[in-house]
Amino acid sequence: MDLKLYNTLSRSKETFVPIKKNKASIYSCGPTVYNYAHIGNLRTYVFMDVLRRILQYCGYEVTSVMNITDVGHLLSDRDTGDDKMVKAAKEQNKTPEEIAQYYTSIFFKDIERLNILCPQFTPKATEHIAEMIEVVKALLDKGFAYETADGIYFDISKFPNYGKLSRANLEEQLAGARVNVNTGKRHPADFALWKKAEPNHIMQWQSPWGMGYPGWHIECTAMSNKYLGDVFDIHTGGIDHVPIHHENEIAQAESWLGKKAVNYWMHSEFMLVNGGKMSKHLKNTYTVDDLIEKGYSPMEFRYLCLNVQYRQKLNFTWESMESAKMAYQRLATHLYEHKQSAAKTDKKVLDGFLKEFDEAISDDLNVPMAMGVLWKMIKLPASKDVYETALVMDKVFALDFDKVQAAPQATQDAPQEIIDLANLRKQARKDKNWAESDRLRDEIASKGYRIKDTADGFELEKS
RNA sequence: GGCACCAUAGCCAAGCGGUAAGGCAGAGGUCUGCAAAGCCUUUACGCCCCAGUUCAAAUCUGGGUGGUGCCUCCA
Repeated sequence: MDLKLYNTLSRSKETFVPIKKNKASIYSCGPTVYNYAHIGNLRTYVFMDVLRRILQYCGYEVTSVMNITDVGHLLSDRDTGDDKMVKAAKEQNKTPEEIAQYYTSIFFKDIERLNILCPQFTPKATEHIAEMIEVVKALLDKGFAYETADGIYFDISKFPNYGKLSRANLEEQLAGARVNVNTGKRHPADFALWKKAEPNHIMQWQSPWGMGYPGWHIECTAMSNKYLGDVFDIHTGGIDHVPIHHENEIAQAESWLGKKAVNYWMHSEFMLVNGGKMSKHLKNTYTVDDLIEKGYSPMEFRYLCLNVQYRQKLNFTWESMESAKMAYQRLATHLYEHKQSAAKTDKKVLDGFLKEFDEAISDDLNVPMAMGVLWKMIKLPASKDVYETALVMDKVFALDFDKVQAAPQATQDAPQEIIDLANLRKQARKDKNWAESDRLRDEIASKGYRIKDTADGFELEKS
């Protein structure tokens, strides 16, 4: 199967050609663990996951790496301001290690709930300081970097291709940029590889340039190289990383290695809320727990993400979240019916759907279209074969199709009080006492449950 | 101000040269004591506007208009 992927570098879809036959290596920019991951962040990891699953579906043996940034991410890319970890630690009166540990564990819990396969390697920046120092030393030796009073900087004038990923015109971009006299940088876009620490800085390590801490970009180069080698297949991240972080990564990695390090750069678009930007100020940076609190499951959110192609902005609204919830639940109901059926379906028909599915996902991860194929397929008469085929598709969707169960689960979980009322109503209906049965339905509703009459009794649903 | 991306029904969205996928919501029907769920049917004579290329355009080109993002931190 020909897999086409959109490469930000060429701004076009390219046929994926792996470095090693039947193998694929992916490096994904992971979280800076100074806060909870919001649903916008998570969308990017769902994308990372879908990419990995599609590669696996296509038969590739995937090695994936995602960094955990627990030092070095400055508040400003102009190389000024505090380190994010240090700032969060100060604000919460904890050590950076405590901050990192806390948010890292929450992050892993979140991605697990969203069925995002954990990458095989999730290296922490603080555990790879030595590797980073080696890269910085090499860049200094080769003349791509220089030392100033406050750190080591990459000299972008030594890298003529600087800007090739974002296609930004440096001169125009920086025309209005403020010049920071303190850093002693030769060019405003030169970026920090290493920062010298003030004596009281709470995160610092010994280096050839005294005590200090790494710049943000260097970790990705050092760690991707350690775990994936000089050249690897795919580098993913949020689209916001194109202009600075990934541009810098390319500059330092290619200068250091003397060759191209990454073949395919893939970036996922942002999530919007009500058509606008997510921001803490607008209080719309929801977390998975926020969704759960509002009655939406992680799988329903994953379904929502799968409904939009990764290079399109995803407009999150509560209406669309509700829509995803309804759709996902119905999907599960349908699948359960298929699962229970012993009937057969012509294999040719199923193979036809599977072919459509393959074409969709191999066209730059067109998961929304693949989802459309699934919906068409489940409209077939109930059959176990349809269910089995859906399970094949679920290798990519990862929507827990293997766990679908009968809808009335809530009936068994309902408190005894509700069950008793429901039984009273059952009797009233038997007696054709409609006034009483309607009254009991209202009472059950007022206690948070919806009752449905069935042939042999009732079903309860939490409302 | 500079740059980029986008504009498809009430909402979320596929399609990217051959005559509008899918989901949600809505409407009608069926079922039900009445409901709910399910099921069936239905919902854009048109894809922001105006020109142009073409036998053929939502899809290509040019010009508008509008939105979002980046150039400060962001997935």
